Amino acid sequence: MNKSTVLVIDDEAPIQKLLQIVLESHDFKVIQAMNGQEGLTLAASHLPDVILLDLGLPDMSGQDVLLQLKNWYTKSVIMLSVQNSESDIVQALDKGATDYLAKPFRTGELIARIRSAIRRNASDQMTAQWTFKNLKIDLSARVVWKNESILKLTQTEFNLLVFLAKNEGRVLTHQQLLKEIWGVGSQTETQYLRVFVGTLRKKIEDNPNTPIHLITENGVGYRFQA
Amino acid sequence: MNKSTVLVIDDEAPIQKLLQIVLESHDFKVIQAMNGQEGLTLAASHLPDVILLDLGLPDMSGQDVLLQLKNWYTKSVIMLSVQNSESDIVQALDKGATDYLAKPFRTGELIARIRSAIRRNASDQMTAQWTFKNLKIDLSARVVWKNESILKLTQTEFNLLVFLAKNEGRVLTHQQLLKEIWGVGSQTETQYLRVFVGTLRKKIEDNPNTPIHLITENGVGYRFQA
DNA sequence: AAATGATATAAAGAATTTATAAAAATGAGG
DNA sequence: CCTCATTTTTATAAATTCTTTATATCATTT
Repeated sequence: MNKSTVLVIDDEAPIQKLLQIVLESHDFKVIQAMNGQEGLTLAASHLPDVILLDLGLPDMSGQDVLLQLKNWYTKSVIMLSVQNSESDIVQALDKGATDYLAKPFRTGELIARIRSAIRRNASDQMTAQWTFKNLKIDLSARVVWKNESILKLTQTEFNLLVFLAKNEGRVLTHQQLLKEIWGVGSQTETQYLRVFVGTLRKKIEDNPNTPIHLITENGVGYRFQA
Repeated sequence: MNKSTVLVIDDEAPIQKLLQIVLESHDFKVIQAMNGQEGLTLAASHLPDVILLDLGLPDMSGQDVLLQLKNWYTKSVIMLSVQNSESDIVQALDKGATDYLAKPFRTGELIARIRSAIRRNASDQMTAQWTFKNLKIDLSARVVWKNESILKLTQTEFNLLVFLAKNEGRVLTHQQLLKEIWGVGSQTETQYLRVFVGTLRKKIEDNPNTPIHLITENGVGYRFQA
């Protein structure tokens, strides 16, 4: 099997060095760009499987790089950001970033996110069945199983669960969720989400107050994980 | 009534053991093959009603087994696969597999899918007799038994019940049901459905107000379960 | 530790969907 | 033409789901 290629766009040399060592030790091919312009060029010439994009670049903002990338690049973009830049992250995710990682990051988590992003490239759509531990979603039958029994979900609950599960491992912002489930007119009704995430957790989680599947990403949105 | 025969083609001994126990306890006759070649031989000699075929076999790929089977075997083939092999699954369905199940599977679902696969066997349609708990549907005689007595169903009631039972375990939308039973012109007449589901429940359910077979899926449609 | 903002939960009211009964229409068989 | 079983309508009651409000809990920052 071919190595997957990761393009890292970041102006901090120590971070670049660290990422190179970590990624290569996990059998990724690494390409490095020290600024936004170089990043865009290398992305076009090498078509990496994943791009790690720092939000604070010297020549242009990470947000602008992301916008330009999104014109033609269809694979995953993971944002890197310092802490306390929540609004930047949400903005980036709303613009179509796949995921984000706050610096400093644990390497285990970094690798996990990259793998999950690559997996999504390969099989973006069109499986009608997912299994997550004791939970099974059968899209073609429109049925959700927990252990050996069928869960009774309302339409909204089902739609929400499917959208989250379809994007397993990835953060979805409040905006993205609201837009998908309730339509563009309801993107400010964050409370809807809280209510329905609550009822969903009661049904799919063994311990609804310590959820293992439907995770809150404070200030950003929710994430579904296996 | 004769037991249905299931041929399991899988090289993993624990899976074989599990399937044998589960299937025999549900009154199926089980034949086992540990590789593709043996599977093809046993399929030809025993003509099973359903074949469970693992995608990853030691001697030849499940896809090739499926291709060879399809030359002469007309009954249902259910593919078994580990997760994350969506492209394999799509390929298998393209080649004519009836259904697929991702490992690990819940036994309840497995049984449901095998039953529904048997029901779909074209050659069985002539003498088809489906049994769900205390309910027996005889397609050729157009007769439905509940416990030991014959139910008197009208044409529409019978058609509706058969269509639902044929799709046991999956939700059928109002649209699908109306289109099938009343034709494309009546797809907005949801009230027809409510009336007939009501009369059907009175006849087939022990407690029509807490149905166990004919389940309402609010806002979507109805589902038949055994 | 207090204050702030974000999230969770419960519960009421509104809106929609479903169930049931019963009346009107249809149509086949005598 | 009449009768009876069946289907189609109509009306209304019951159940469910969605939205909204209120309050409690939790996380983060000072």
